[in-house]
Amino acid sequence: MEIAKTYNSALAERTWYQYWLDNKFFKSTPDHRTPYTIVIPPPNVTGVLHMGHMLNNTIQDVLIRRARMLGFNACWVPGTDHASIATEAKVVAHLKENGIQKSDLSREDFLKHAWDWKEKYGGIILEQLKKLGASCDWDRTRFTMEKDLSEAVIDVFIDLYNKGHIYRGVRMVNWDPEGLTAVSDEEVIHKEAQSKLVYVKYQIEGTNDFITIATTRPETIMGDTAVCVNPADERYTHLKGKNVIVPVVNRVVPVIFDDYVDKDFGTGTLKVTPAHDINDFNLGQRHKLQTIDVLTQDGKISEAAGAYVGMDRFACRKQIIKDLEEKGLVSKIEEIKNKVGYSERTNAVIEPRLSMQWFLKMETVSKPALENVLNGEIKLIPDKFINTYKHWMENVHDWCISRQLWWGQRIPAWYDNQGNTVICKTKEEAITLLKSKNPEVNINVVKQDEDVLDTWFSSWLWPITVFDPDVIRKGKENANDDLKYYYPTNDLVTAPEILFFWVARMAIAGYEWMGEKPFTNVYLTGIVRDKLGRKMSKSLGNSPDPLDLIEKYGADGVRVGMLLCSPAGNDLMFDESYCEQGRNFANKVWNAFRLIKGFEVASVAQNGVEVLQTEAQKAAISWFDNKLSEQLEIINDHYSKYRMSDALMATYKLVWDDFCAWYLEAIKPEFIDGKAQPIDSATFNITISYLESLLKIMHPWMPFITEEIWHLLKERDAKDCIIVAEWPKTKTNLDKKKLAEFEVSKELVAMVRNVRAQKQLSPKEKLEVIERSNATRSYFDNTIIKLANLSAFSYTKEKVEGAFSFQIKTTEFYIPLAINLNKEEEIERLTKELEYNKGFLKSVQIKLSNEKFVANAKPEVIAVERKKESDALSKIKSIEEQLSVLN
RNA sequence: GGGAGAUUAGCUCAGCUGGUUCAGAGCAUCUGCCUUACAAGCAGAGGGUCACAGGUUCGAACCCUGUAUCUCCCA
Repeated sequence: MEIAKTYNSALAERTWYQYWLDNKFFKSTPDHRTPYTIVIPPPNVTGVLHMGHMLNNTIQDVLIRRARMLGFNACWVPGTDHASIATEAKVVAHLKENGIQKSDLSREDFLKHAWDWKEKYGGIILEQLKKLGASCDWDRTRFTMEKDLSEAVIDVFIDLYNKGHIYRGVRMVNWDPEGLTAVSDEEVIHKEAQSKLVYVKYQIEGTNDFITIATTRPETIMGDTAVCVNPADERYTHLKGKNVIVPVVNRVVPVIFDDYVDKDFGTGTLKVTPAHDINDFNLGQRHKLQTIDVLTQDGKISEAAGAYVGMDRFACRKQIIKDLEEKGLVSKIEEIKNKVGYSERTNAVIEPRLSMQWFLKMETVSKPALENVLNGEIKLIPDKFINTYKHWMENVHDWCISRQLWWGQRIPAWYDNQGNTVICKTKEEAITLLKSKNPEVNINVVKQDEDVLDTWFSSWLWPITVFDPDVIRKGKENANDDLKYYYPTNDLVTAPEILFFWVARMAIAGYEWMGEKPFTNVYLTGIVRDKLGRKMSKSLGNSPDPLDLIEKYGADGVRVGMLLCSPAGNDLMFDESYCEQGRNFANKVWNAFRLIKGFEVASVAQNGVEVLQTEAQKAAISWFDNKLSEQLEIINDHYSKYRMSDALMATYKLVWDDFCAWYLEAIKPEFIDGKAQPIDSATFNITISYLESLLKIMHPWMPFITEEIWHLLKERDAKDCIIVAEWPKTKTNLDKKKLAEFEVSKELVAMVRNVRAQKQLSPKEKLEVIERSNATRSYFDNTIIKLANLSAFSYTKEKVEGAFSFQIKTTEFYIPLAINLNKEEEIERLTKELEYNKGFLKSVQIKLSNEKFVANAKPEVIAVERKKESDALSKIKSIEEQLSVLN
């Protein structure tokens, strides 16, 4: 059979993914085994795969595949999030393109469009995940807005309301004037902006004096209902009891005194606009000020302003500055840097706005979620996030859970025409409940709240409702078998950006309704950035399309590339060259397979002469046997600490360096007369088994190529797939001495190769090496002969003159060379080495002659220093001998 | 403004309780090789004042104090 020289990823990926699906290897149902569960962070239903997803899901897939091989009942639950604001924004934009305004549609019609949109684009991202190799149990795919899950959300709202945790009130919210909805604190992104700090003069009533107020928001002047100064500020004590006149609208407002004002910022005076700033709102509450809302919900100047009505807020800002300047009321304008909040979804500048919203009181419900992270019941990886988490949870604000949108779960609050409110599931129930308050009530006057719930108010239930959406109603004692078996899940892999949005809230929900954590480990990935450190984004155009990368480098190559550069919790500077490295690795593995597959196995029956295992092969096998086990132990340890890139790098080196560069080179049969010699069956079989072990270890990272080779290696039963193969075991009795001994042998081989390079000798030319020692042979001699291409490797007790010499540790080696050594060059080389060793010896001796060191240092440390000293001394002696011969 | 973290080779990062596993890895670079598994490769080599300044210690990349720069979170 002809095997291609390079690995063809596309074909293998198609074949094996389908094969895994057909054989239901991803499927999980409760059984006697221990479960290992991951729920996917549900991507937006209409989203497309980006690099962040790639990273996230590759890590999850690595974890789930390894768990499967370790014998756990591995279950990875996929699904999508309805993402109310993001999806609604997309639908609105789409309708707009077709000349339809959302405002022209009824709620029902709009939702029809939205569902159509979801049907059309929903789940594309899940198909993309399959290309990556994600081994999710697709039969379990969930969507946060499917009927059952939505019902659970309503159950939760009612439950929390009944427990007294939910209230409705007028509060200052983060208003998105483009999305026309309130958004939570977490959905506001604060960015540094260059702003104008305008110094505006307000006349003091009944005088010709002015006080100057610094503001970045002059367009809200019409909403000013006071001017505030710090009571400790002596510059303004004379204003006690005075009023000032607000420019533009000529409103007379009081001067109030409050500690809140920073004396050193601007002029130390503050215009108070309770409708448009949270701090001003608080001041307004304290000082019983009037609240004048001068902006409309879409960010224009409102009727209430009495001036500039209908003008956009930013246009008005410019205009008002101009007008005030003309009136001579601007004393100066400063450029300052401040933070401006932007909507995460629409990127509109957030407007603090007073509105009636629903809130969840966080104080009580969030307690267990904090405690159990602090006590280690839930682990954050890396743990540096615990501090951040703690800080947030201790200062948690009530959660604004209502959104002025249609796409989402509608709030189950019902109102009559007399100001009564009830919370329940259906209109019928509502009428019954309202009857007790208002006997006149009838179906025509009962109206449901127009708002829907925040998306996170449904996704915080994800680890529960994907298994049993009815559990909220039934109570946890009556959970179904799935939930009982899979909950709590094991690992959650997500981005630190949503630690509070999602992770903290899932923890809250877990304790609230299951009385138990939703997951044990939270692995926080970094943000994928480009190599300049910029966040990858569509607008910057710096994000490669993951599917293009997969096409170019293969899914395995991309997976390896992603994880090579992803330390836990740190952002990763992604560069395509990592994928190239991943692809090259896959190709290396492919070629190792080609080599092994190409071996001709000796058969006694065929040629009558038994081919025996050589000493070189025997030694190499015994070394690799230990090496494999040693490295597997290290890899397992990295996994246990969630050090993914370390685990991958250890795997990479085990395969490339230890297996390919050393082991295969050592056991590879020689060519005689241009013909490859056959290999004995013992060496062949064990080599196959090593390759199988390595394929297993590589499988979580590179599922496709490993499955492909697994099957090309042997005829196998239909179900004998690497995806369900058993993870290799480590030896209990590692031969550390042999491992150490081979390290020295490697050094010797490298030295010989180095000599060849230096003396420009062909690798084909056989050399002789003589070791100066009392020994007569050692274990790896024949392996060394093979690897370094030696004609002989012998021992002598005497110094060999006229040969090239070098040292490893304290042992001297000689290579007799046919060509003459350049005497000057040798002297120079040896002199340099001598200098170095003398310097080294000196530093060690200084240390040893230091009484305090000898008195204080641990005995082991001192012993080590003494060994260094004696080694250096013998090395110096030997170099000096060599030099004396040359001279 | 408050908090958290970082700064080690050209790049991305390891480096645990201070001491031979201590200055390391991968990539990149340079030199030589198309050596019948692999040029997506092989062999070899070079490259760091561990951000800066002090301090503690017999001994500091590691502990302490400042300084600088960067990143993130919160207001």
